[in-house]
Amino acid sequence: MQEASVINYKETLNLPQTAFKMKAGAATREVEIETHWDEAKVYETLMTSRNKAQKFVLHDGPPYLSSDKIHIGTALNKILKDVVTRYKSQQGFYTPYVPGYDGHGLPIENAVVKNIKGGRHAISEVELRKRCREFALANLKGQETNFKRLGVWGHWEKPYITIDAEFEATQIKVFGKLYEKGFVYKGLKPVYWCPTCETALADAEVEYGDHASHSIYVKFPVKNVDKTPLEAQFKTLLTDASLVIWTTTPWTLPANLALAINPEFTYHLVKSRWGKLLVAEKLLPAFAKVVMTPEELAEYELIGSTDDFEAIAEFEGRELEGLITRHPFIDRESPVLMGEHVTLDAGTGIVHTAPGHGMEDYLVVQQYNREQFKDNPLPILSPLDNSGKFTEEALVPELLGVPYHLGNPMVLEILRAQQALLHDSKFTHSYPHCWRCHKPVIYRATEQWFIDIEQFRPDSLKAIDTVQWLPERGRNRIFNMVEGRGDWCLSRQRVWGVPIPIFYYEDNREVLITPEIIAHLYELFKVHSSDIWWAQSAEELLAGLPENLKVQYGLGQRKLIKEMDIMDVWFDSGITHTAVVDARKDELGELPVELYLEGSDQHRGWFQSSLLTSVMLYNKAPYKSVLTHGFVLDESGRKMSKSLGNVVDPNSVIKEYGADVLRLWVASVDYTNDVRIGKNTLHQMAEVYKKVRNTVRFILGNLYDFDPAQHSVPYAELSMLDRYTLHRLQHILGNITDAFEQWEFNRYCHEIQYLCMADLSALYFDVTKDILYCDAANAPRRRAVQTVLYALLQTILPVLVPVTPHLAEDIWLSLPEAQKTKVDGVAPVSATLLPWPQPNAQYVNAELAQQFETLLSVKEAVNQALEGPRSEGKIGKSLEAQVILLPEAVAVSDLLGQLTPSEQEVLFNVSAVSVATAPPDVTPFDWHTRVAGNEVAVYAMPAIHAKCVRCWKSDAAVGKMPGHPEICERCHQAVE
RNA sequence: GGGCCAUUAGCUCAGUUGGCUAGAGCGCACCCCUGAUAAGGGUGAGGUCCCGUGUUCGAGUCACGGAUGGCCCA
Repeated sequence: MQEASVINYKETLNLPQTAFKMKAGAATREVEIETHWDEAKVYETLMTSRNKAQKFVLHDGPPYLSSDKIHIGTALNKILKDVVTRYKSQQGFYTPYVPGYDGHGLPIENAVVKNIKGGRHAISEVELRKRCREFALANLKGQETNFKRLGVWGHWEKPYITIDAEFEATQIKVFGKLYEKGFVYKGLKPVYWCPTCETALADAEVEYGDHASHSIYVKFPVKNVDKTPLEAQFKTLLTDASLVIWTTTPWTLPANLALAINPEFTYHLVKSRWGKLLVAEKLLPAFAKVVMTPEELAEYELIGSTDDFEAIAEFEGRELEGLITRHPFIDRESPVLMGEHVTLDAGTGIVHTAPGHGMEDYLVVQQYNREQFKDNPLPILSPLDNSGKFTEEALVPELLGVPYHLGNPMVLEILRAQQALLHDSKFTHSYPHCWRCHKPVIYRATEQWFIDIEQFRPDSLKAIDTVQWLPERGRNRIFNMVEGRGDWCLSRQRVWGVPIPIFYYEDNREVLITPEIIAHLYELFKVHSSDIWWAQSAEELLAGLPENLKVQYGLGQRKLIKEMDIMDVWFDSGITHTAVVDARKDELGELPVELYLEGSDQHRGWFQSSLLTSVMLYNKAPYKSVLTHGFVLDESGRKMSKSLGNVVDPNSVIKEYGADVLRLWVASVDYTNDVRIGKNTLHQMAEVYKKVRNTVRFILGNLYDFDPAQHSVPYAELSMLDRYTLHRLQHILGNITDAFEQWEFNRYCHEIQYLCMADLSALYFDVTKDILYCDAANAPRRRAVQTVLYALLQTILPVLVPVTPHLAEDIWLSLPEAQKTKVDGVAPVSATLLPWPQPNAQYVNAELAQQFETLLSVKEAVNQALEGPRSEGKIGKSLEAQVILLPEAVAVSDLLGQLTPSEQEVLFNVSAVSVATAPPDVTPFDWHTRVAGNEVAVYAMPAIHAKCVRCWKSDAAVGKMPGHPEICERCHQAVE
């Protein structure tokens, strides 16, 4: 006895041993792992070895380089892409990922201008562009570092950037091709214009501030009623009536070309001292108060009409379509158009429409010009020069040369003279001002280059239906947009971009653009980038053309000037299918590529610009499928904003939890809708990460003495529980694979979680610990469990790769060589090179699974029963208990009979199990508990035999072992 | 203001063609263990399925209306 107690039995156990740390230490460990990937050239090696395999190309949409930081939304996007390419790569595809960046555009230009002392005109355009380029490239470095730290793999050595000389050259070529095909035309479109700075302004460059404007009501007499759908009597009523408009910009009246009416509103024709007037019913009272004298108001109230006026007739807005009015002071017709944009907020419900001076006016006129006015379109009239002075086009001689704002009182005079002015007052409202000079800006139509959508709209719509849109609703979204969109305005009055490669003869503004010139510019741009457009004059740019062409174009005789507008950045990124994919055909294959994956806002943006340009060039969509994700909101579903203080910064998440936790979050949410993130969410993901990590750690720790080549146990010799666990593994592998194929990563997350928490930690590991630790190292049933653990590892490790590549690598690097999966006979340098596990049909056993469902419900009953003695302090851990089972169904007793007593003890994790056929006499135990249900009754009580000090199980043999009086027979064998 | 979408336990998600006493994992509470140990096990409490109104024998599931939030437009 004395002798025995000297023995430290703990040292005779097979306790877990592993160098794999419980804590990730992600902040440093992940960086080490990324360094390993870089040094081992993992991505490059894979690409080289796979270049014969079937391609799966996910083409990256380029983020803006206006900052070196990345947002959580960008992180979501890049991680999703990475999960996709990693998974597909494991499935054996050749999956190149070329990261892209959008380096042109206003945000960059403005950010640079902000830092120029003395404003943008203090430096040359060439210099400004140089700084923009430097700024963009510096930001690229920053973003790249951030993307790589997310664990995103790809062709970082050679990303694509829209400011690359070659990219820009291709863009010139593409523009030339579209011009040649007749898709490009020059038109007029209103833009914000600052007459003081004499420049166009982007939306982002106007600031709103108070401004005192006129508020005037003007009569437009009816000229022609023939084309209205009205009955004759109503036509007659209208012939000598007038429509009343309200405007705050009298100076735009010379540019009036139409009136707009809302087809849904009701309009009243009323008598007044100005004759018969037409005004929206709902606005009549307000209109009356403004334009009538108190006496008149009183009089009308006496008349007792429903409104302040005496209504003669009422019309639905739509009945007035086709009505033609006369301009109050210019000999011109002003037709009535139907417009949904007409509101009842203010005015008369009839809107003065000057398409050259307002965006909504422009759009409604464009709409009519495409349809009803196709044969006789309205012009986009904008009779002001660059400095805001009236031109001849205004058709009012006294306004010629007058600045627009001084034109206001003059127009009022003219209206008065024509007796067309019903009312004039001043009022203050919010009005756009120039961000630089802070003076009010105007809308002014300028010449711009457009793409004529009509020519290929039907083809585009057809192309949309060749694409798989995920989620499906995306199809309708983009279809409706393309179906209803207007022409694409390509021109931007900026500096930082690719120029519209057009020359004009200075004498008559005739356009010069030919395939030869485009080819020449292509070569120039390829060498010098688009910078050369600003560095050289038109003559210099064309100096290299062959002599015969120079003669043909009249160079040297007629002076040429360059177009100075640049292209819309959506055109830049829209043609990446050509400037990137087609240009790297060897690497990226033929168009269309497999997948575009962006936020759902890109239905209007990149998906569309890519589609339209691709249809124009190739008459097909550039992608086979389009997958979209929603936006990232805070934990309560609000948009993130600095002012709310609810912004989640990906870098701080990585610092606190590591990139894999962030990636796990990405995988856990249903990204097809908007997703939420916050402290709580991240903390929870960290818990999941830890659980997975510890599950693997348990496996590694218990495989320290296992060599699969020597110790593996054949399937037939595995216990029922072992085989069930393999079945579960297989089942979950199937679900996971299916989830990845559908891009439903949240299902993957749930499956992995369930496997680790329920199947393994709470069940298999918990009950096999006794075997692993206490059996002799080489005991068959211990080797069997290790065989299962090894099978688990071989499947779990590779499936961790797409979402948590750092974790997978960390595991891989701590594996002994003998346990590493071999690919072509060699263990790969990185876990990320492991193939996706193949399903193993041998492990699938539906019958066994069904049987186990029942056994597990018995286990559940046992657990419930054990709570009885435990709550009374009679037992602690389950091993201190024994149970008597009384099956209430034949199936249950049959099943229990299939397990040996020792297997029963293992499954229920107790010291003894007996299966009774009749209720036992439990009187000696006043602490028994019986749990009904589960088709079994369970009687739980403390084990009666002495406890083995080695394995902590109570057993009748304790005390009978020679030389080891404190241990049981199994332990005795293990020790001896 | 228009188009599209979402809303099931504190969190992340399941809920097939209407049959649910609405599930899972986490988190939480309580208990146990101390040989996976800044780990592990067990039990349990949590839900007017956003709100109305319909259709139906029966609605988380279908229809209509509304609220809130999001994206895109105006």
